[in-house]
Amino acid sequence: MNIKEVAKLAKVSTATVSRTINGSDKVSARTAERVHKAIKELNFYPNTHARTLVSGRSRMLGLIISDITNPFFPELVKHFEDQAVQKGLEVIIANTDYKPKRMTECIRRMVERKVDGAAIMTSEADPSLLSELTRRDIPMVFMDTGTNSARTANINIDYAQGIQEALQHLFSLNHRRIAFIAGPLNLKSARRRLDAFISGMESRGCAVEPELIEKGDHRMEGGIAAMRNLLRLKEPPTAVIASNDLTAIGALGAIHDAGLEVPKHLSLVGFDDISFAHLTQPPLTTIQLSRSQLAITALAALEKLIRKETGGVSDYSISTHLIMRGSTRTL
Amino acid sequence: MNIKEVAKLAKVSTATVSRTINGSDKVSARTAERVHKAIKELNFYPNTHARTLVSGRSRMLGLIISDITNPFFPELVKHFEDQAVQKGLEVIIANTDYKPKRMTECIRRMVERKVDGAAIMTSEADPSLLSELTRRDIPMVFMDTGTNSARTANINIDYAQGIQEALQHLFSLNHRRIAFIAGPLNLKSARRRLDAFISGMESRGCAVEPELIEKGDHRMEGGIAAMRNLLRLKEPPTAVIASNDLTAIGALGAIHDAGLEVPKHLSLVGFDDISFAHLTQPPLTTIQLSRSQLAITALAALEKLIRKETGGVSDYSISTHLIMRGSTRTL
DNA sequence: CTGTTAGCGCTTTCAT
DNA sequence: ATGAAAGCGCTAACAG
Repeated sequence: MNIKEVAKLAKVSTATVSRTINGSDKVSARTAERVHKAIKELNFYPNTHARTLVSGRSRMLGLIISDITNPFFPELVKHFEDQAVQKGLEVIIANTDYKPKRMTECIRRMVERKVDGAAIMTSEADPSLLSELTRRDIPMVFMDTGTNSARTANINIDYAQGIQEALQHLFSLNHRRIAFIAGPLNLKSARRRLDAFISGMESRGCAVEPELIEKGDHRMEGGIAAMRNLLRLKEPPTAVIASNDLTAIGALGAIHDAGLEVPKHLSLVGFDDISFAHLTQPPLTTIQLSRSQLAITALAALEKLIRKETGGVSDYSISTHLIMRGSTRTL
Repeated sequence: MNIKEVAKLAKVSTATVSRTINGSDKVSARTAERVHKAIKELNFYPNTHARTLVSGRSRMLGLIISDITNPFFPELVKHFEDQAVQKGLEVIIANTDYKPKRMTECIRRMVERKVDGAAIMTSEADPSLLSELTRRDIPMVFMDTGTNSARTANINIDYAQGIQEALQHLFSLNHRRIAFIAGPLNLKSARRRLDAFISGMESRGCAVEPELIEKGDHRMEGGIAAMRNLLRLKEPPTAVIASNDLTAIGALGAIHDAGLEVPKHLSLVGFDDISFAHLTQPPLTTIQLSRSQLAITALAALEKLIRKETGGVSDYSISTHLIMRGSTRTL
């Protein structure tokens, strides 16, 4: 069943059916009605592949993320998809599994399926890998990178803001010996958070001792290991900021295992505000990075790029803020 | 850039290029090599939409789930996608948000994009809504329903097995007054778990008092509310089984809030074994339902259906098993 | 306002 | 083993 059958039933040409479907105003109301009736009667759905083939626009978007099982991403995916579907766009999701190598495959998929645009929400995006998309003139939105080729937009996340708020909070609680559990340092976003921490401490007149900086992996395992190291210090920190919530949750486990309590013996701050953050024991004080805002911004940016409405600068930014819960306390 | 350019560069016809791409054995090795070289040189990717249009197969699969932010699903999505991509298939994901109403829209998307098959991993699947897919002869795999139309397979999850193991475990720990926090009872899968609990109790000679059955919503909120009710009982339960881990985690919070401890004052068992289950305090004893197994089975079933290899029965089953951690203890 | 028609890029007979 | 050519279902340019 196709547009021809509809045309036959409605006694018009296929062109008129096409026009009606696409909401052209060059169809008389009466004709349009007849066509719509025929469509309903036949239960006709236009073939998107044929449409894509001729129009060159697939109405599909790519969403490349690091790992959907990382609780940070599902919400992002959900909001992005919700928005997209509302606008009649389909979303193709691709996981890189944190491996730059797998990115190549993701790119291939996007090109093959002729996506109208792609949102690259990974931090391991190697610009060189993206040349394929650039070459094919596919618009891209990046989270947090800083690539600046044509038909590209960046969403900059203001990590520093949230970290500043966290430091101010901890300082007001009389903490001075504050440790930081970083993420994988090959990720720009992880480095940014670390940088913000160090400069925030220094601007408050506290040089950070190297032993107070631990490296995690943005997973719980890394948080556990890092926290153990910190607790073994001759002079352990009185407060710890973790590069993400998963790390903080791991750290929390390690603290409990050591027979200590949060926030009684140690204050703890996370990053991301994943949904589990408020149901740890105690509820985690953390820095919120709104996934819905990120998704909405990304989609809006992408649409602008697709419509070639890029009037000059196409950079966006998203702020982060401290959410006070129960894992911090005055010293 | 298209197949014609490749043909020109390789000095063959487009038909030969097509054959080469599709691995036809009717192309001489020497010609094939020339074609491959040309493809590489031009960085050619076949247009999947054109392919779909002519072949009728889109090499896309639909995956309909209830809610990607429910931690049960991401892992399912990941495994399903991993498998699919390995086989050169694309996956379109659709969230129903637990609303049967939104299912209609999901179906439309699947039909429009001409998916080769769909995996319906929701419990709120209303068979009547799926008639559209049936009519268009699109194969479907269901989790846990029991629809039995043509070109359809069911994956039955043996909830009873896991619940039996949990009950046996709790009984061996001398618990007799065991409560159950159910999920939304419009979901077949939730009812199955409840049924398994009740019949398991009865077969052990324990009639279940109505007050020991609470209704949750498979979210944390429901677990909290339900647990509060249970704790208000004149004679509260000594152990609680929750219909899923999210519920159990909510219950855990309510127990802590009431100043009680798990497993000291109360034993608690979850269901699903989501990744967070092992990092609650204490780590949650739960019933594992393997998402990877589910995903792999679903994809295999779908492929069989697509290839029309359905030799008779096309039912599959997946078992569930107790994972003992720290939230249960002898009475 | 409506119809005719030429492709979009590919696969697939049917010839050779 | 290879090529020529007819569409797959739709849109868009052109006529009228």
